[in-house]
Amino acid sequence: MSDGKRDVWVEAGLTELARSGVGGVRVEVLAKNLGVTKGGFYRRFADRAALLEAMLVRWREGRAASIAQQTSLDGQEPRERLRAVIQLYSERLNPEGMAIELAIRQWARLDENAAAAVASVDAARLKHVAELYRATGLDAEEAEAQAFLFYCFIFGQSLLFVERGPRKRSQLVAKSAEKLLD
Amino acid sequence: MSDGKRDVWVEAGLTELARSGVGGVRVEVLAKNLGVTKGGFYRRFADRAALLEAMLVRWREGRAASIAQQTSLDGQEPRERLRAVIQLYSERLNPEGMAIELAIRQWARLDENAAAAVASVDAARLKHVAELYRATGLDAEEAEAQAFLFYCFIFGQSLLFVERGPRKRSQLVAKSAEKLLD
DNA sequence: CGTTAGCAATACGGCACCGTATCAAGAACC
DNA sequence: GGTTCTTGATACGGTGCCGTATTGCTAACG
Repeated sequence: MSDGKRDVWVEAGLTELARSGVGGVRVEVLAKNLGVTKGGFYRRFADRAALLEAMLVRWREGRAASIAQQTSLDGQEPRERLRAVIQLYSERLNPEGMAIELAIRQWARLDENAAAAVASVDAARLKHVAELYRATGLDAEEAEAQAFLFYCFIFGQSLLFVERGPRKRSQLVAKSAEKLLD
Repeated sequence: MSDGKRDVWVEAGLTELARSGVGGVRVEVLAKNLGVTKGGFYRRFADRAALLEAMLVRWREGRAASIAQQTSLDGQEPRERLRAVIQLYSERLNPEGMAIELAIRQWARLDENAAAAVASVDAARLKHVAELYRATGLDAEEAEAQAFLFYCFIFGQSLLFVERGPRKRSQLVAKSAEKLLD
């Protein structure tokens, strides 16, 4: 029960993180969003830092869980799997996930704990995607470089502001994806 | 004279932006960094928002100026020029510039003005780099897609936290650069 | 019932920041 | 030399947030 209540705060924290960055994750703001006062917050968390820490743990675990799943090819072609992963990280498809991803990375530039979480998630991702590339026939080093390029694209893509609506953009994404999967 | 003093505040603002994001750009903090009180600030700027606006203008103009220069090939091979641009945006080479870039992009997710500035800078960059790719023989559409991929790499690269020291990282960057310049 | 334990609301002091108003000192001008 | 203009410092009230302490309600238990 008590754990469930903690989760609610963590959830609200991540939502606010996506909306306005770490700086926006304020105890009193979350309380207002949840329709309660901050009274209960300090019963479950030592302080704001403890909440941020819990958010980080939750994010890290969530990512670890889904990476394995996303990159496990059961019967599927590796190229198909890679294409699917690109889809998954397309900002339009999962805006909040992407916003969290970017906000945490910005946060990680200031905070050691956040940096450690990001580093561990990145390492896992690169490892798994490199394996997919190996399965397409590349040697280890090539596969690693290609995986790096792959993730640069995924996150870089969500960083660029390309105008003229989503059509043009998805064309660019599609064409780039092809180049990454040659 | 008065303009020069304004510039000092804008400069300090950008420095602080690089260090800690928009949220960290506080009038009183800048004043402390500059060794003055905020007294003079409100003489030159209507409010904090006016400073942020000025920072944006300055950044936008600065970028516009250097893009043209960076991508003008006088006698040089287009591939060489592209390679040089990748160098230029390598985080280790210009950490503050990159930090500003990322901070503004995060800011742009909340603020219209920032979003407009980023969009205009991105458009200019894509246009110029696409021209370089055209100069290597690609057709217009291909060149545009390649330019998009190019910048996804540039910014995505600075977003990933790859451990095990800079050597491994620069290997990855070098190998990726090759792939982008095939 | 009456007592007690848990829990959220309230109240509080403190801090960092915003933006305004006022003041003091020097420079520029007559 | 006296007046005005400029400019940075100081002082102030207001707000939003942190974290703590206190209160009041409720419901479980004897």
